[in-house]
Amino acid sequence: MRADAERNRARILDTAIAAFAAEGLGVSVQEIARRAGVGTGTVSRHFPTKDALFEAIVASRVGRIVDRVQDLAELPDQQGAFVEFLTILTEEGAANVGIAQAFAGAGYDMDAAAAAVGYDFDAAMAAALHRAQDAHVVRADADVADIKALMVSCMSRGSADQATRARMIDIVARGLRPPESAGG
Amino acid sequence: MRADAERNRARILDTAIAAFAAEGLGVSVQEIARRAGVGTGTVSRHFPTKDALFEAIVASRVGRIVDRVQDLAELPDQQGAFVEFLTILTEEGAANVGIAQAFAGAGYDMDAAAAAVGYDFDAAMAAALHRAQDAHVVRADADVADIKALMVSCMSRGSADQATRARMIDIVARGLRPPESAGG
DNA sequence: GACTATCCGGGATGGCCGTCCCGGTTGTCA
DNA sequence: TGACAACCGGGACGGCCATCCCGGATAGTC
Repeated sequence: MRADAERNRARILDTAIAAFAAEGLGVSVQEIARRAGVGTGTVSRHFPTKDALFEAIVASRVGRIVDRVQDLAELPDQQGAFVEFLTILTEEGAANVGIAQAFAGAGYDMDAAAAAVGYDFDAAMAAALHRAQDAHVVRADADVADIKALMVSCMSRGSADQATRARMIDIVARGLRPPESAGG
Repeated sequence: MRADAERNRARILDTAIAAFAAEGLGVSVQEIARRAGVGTGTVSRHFPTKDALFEAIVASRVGRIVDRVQDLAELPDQQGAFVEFLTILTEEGAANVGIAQAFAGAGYDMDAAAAAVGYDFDAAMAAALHRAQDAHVVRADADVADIKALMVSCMSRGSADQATRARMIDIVARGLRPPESAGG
């Protein structure tokens, strides 16, 4: 691979990741080319489809998310661990509009993109949920799709202040508690 | 207005409402024209923009929603009334993909469209929330935007079975309870 | 310093969309 | 029944998009 080709590829990748993170997946390929200072042909040669660019943003974030979620298994306090799990997802979505949109299912398959870069996002979510359920911190009838749907709500308040996001997480976490446990 | 013109207008309106309800706001104007058995020009003459068609779907539903929500003020059991409020929104969204998308903010301003047909959707939501908060059924720090965001989650499970939707409502309703109240 | 495989730029292409317009038709009323 | 205004159909237009392609430039090598 020629040096200039590799340089351009890196510039396009960085530009795409930044654009998708800041403005979402609606940014056009031409706009990314313009911002990267290259032609549209150069983009589509390195990344034949927009999905390939989308994978870039997933790859840049999902690994970190999965790792952080898996680390929570070590914590002794599973109640705190589950809240932290919700917080991680919410804050990642708030910090990255593209991630939030992908999470909400805006035309891209996040699980597939994660799998393409070697991560099983769905399994990580399921594991975190089941840990919380085994510790009787989350009601047994909740499933992964419930969590995903609720996370979309939290992420959608990403542009609001931090207190709002924390409140949303608190609402969701309380709602997911086993019915028999007392509130507070 | 000529009789055939009025006939066509009604056919287009019915077709648009049905299409948006069943498949969402992504259905093209040309497709609506095709299904209504008219030309695209006929559609755009009666409804100059797609927003005008979108207003049709809002008008066909939002009035009923607002009325049902306002009726809840009469109920003596405000805990039950609030759950019913969540249920109304969820079921309406589940039954109408277009409403759910508009609620999620898919490029259309639902409040503006509601206002155009004489309903103040936002005020109705705020009133329902405040009633619940005055009755100490919902935590005082929740705001209308929180409720809207959480409703998007519930509506997004609209294609799932009724038990799933009920579970989502239960999760949200519990999460919104005042922190000091006991669970169960 | 020249040669060639590689890569670049950006216009071309095709698809989908909403909106506009005009030639032909039809409903309405005298 | 005739004539005209209102209306219809669907193609035209312009915009936006992702993707493809080719003439020209350039990096790497001998």
